[in-house]
Amino acid sequence: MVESIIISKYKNVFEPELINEIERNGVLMKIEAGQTIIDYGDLIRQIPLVYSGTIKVSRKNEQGHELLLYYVHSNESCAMSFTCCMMNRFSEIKAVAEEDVEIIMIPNKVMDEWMMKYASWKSFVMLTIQNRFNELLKTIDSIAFQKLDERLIHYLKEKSKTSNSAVLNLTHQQIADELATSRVVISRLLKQLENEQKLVLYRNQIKIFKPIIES
DNA sequence: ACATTAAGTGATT
DNA sequence: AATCACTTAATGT
Repeated sequence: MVESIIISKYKNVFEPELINEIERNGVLMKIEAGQTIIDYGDLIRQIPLVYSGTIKVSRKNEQGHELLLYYVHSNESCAMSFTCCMMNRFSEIKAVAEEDVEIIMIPNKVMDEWMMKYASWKSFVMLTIQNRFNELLKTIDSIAFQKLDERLIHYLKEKSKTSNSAVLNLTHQQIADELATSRVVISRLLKQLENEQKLVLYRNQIKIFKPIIES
């Protein structure tokens, strides 16, 4: 049972009856930063609705390298989970709590029902899928055209948005792992960005200047 | 002072 | 853009 806190967050998105349903069927879960929420091969039985915090979604390639796919921020949901759920498929992705998160878990059995019954649910689902699809398309063509510099900037922006700070505590190696490239390449690109006055580098730390966030 | 780990760099493919 | 080989700098013990 979910407390009425969700009313304030979703009253503009969902119709009142649907909010009641969410309260009746949803389970509020609190997950600590760093904990894995969904792993490869897990059967998805619930739809996560992120109430607060951020979830990091990544995928593993054939060589076992992990590649960051996208983040799910508060008030969003995971597009993969909708499709997995409806088809009863196993997870192709791994979801880790980037920071402490609160999630409302919706059991998948009520999904079909809500899709028919509530227009607002249907458009919410469609919208999250559409948004994610567009974002993935962007990522795909930046990979295809090997514009690693753009990916890196995008990554830094996302990180600072998530942590709500212009100072990121990351090593070059960590960044390289998430973008599935080598440390040397990241070091060089960061150095270049530093020369362009877009950021300053320290050991284990990067300070981003505003223009990079706005652009 | 020494070892360890992060970051910088030139050369090569 | 990736890899290698090496240097330099920062940090922990």
